[in-house]
Amino acid sequence: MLTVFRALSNPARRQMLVWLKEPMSFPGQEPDDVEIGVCVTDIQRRAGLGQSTTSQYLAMLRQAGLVVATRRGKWTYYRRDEANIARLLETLRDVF
Amino acid sequence: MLTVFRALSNPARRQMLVWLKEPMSFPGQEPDDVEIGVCVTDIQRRAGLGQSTTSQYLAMLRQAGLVVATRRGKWTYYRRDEANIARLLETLRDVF
DNA sequence: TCGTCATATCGCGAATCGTCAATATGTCTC
DNA sequence: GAGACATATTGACGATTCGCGATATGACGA
Repeated sequence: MLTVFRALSNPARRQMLVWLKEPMSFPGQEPDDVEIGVCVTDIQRRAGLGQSTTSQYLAMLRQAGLVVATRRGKWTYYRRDEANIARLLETLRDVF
Repeated sequence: MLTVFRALSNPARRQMLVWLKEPMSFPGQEPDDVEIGVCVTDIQRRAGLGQSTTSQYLAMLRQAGLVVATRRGKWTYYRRDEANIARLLETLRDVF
């Protein structure tokens, strides 16, 4: 729970999570890739952040259980962990 | 929205918000005071933090729209802003 | 096995946060 | 008005975070 709030306390990371709701909104994204997610470089371009920063931020979102990473070849694709996000929202409602 | 996440990214502040769900759980709290909230000193004692820290943290929660402050005499009473909290939870569900 | 590309990790300075003690403000009582 | 008390504000300082560039790792193709 602590990791979730820490991850979401940064605007860029919140933004990434929202962007990933619409993988097709990333330029060049193929319909076949929607299931697996969006690669780091595409997210980086959109965020306007450095490569290392983007990689770290995505790692934080992953540790918080908000996204899932899948390595395929030299690319790492990130997508939302919808089931876990829904669970977290319910917990939020219960706790607060 | 930014202020909300920043406020909740701290465990002590999250704790305060949860504690305020049960004003009567604070020692010495009178039934008549439940409506108006809990005073800073009582919250401070429970949190085990310094007086200035407690005051600042409550101010942050207030700026985030999570609690409401009422000054009565030399005391300031804090209580949850339930209506706004409910609204925020709905927004959360929409955005994430 | 090289070189290249995508991503991850490391090391850093600048900015912000966490927390406190000291001090200021406001309110009540005498 | 002078204390005494509750709270707010300020100043300080170590700890953490932000974001970067440099470098390491891992995968692919020639």
